[in-house]
Amino acid sequence: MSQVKQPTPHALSSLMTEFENSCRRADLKVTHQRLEIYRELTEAHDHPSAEMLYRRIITRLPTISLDTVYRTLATFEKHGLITRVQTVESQARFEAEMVKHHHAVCSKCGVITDFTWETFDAAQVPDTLAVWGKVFKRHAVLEGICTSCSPKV
Amino acid sequence: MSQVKQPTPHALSSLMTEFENSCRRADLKVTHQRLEIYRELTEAHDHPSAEMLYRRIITRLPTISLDTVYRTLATFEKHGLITRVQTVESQARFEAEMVKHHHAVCSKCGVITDFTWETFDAAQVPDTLAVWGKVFKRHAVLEGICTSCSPKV
DNA sequence: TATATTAATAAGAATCATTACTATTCGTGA
DNA sequence: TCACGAATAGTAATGATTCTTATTAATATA
Repeated sequence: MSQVKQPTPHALSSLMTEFENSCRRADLKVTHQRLEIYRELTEAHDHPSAEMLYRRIITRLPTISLDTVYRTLATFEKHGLITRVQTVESQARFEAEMVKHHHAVCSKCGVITDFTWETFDAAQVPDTLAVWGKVFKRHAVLEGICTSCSPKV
Repeated sequence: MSQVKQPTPHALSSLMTEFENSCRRADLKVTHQRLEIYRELTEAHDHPSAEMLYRRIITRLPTISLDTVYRTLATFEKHGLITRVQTVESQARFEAEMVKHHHAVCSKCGVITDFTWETFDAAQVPDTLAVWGKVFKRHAVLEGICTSCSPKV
């Protein structure tokens, strides 16, 4: 029931050509591994982990290494070809603050700042989500550059 | 500039008493380690990791082990005394979908579902954030129970 | 088309965050 | 004060990710 539609089988080949062009533009060599990883990720609708992708791809490329999957995903992400699903970072962070609040993360220094946002807390979630299930919690993560990291005027 | 105010030094002791009561209510023994970990986290305003807390606490409790910090934080979280800063999970997840969208996570099965939310994308962020810096990206994470995990009626 | 250049890969070791194991210590109720 | 079980320290183990290095392969060019 995802609101974001998936490519039709027919659209996939043109997506792959587009991908190859993106690679060339970015000076990335078009390798089997990269094609397979990108294709697998495009066809997957379950936000797979590197490990999950690896297990799926190895059936077609038996010699591919897990490291290649990790490295390739990082490369794709750097070039804006794919997205890493929003996580603050691998290390878990904690807080004793129990008042409902949200987080602004500075992409330069990584500092996480709390802020409250009543409008968001009260906003109605999209109707389409009613089919999905019952929403209990909501959390907003903003990303940007904090004042102390901004180039001084 | 955080919008969520911190406890005044004066309020801290009552906070600690409150904490001890919470522990007793939850059948958690009130140990030095737990008190120190909770106090350190209450005084910290930087969303520390377990490792960071450990390094701070070891100066006062030289024999505390890192494992205790991890275990205690998990215990506190389970009893709702602290919060783990929103991350989907420790394993990074990826997606090729480049259309702007958000995520609904089912807390039972863990499945991540994409959805679009134009109202949120267009909503004005709180004025107070202007002081913080420039916001480039925003992302909403909803948590709930998806239909297939809901008890059948 | 063959070749040189250089990026990309495979394999496995290393690292980092986190969790598990086990003997010992300590908080708490009787 | 004592006995009990929960909590802890110390260390080993695990899981995810990254690094190292020798090898392979994509691409530009002759």
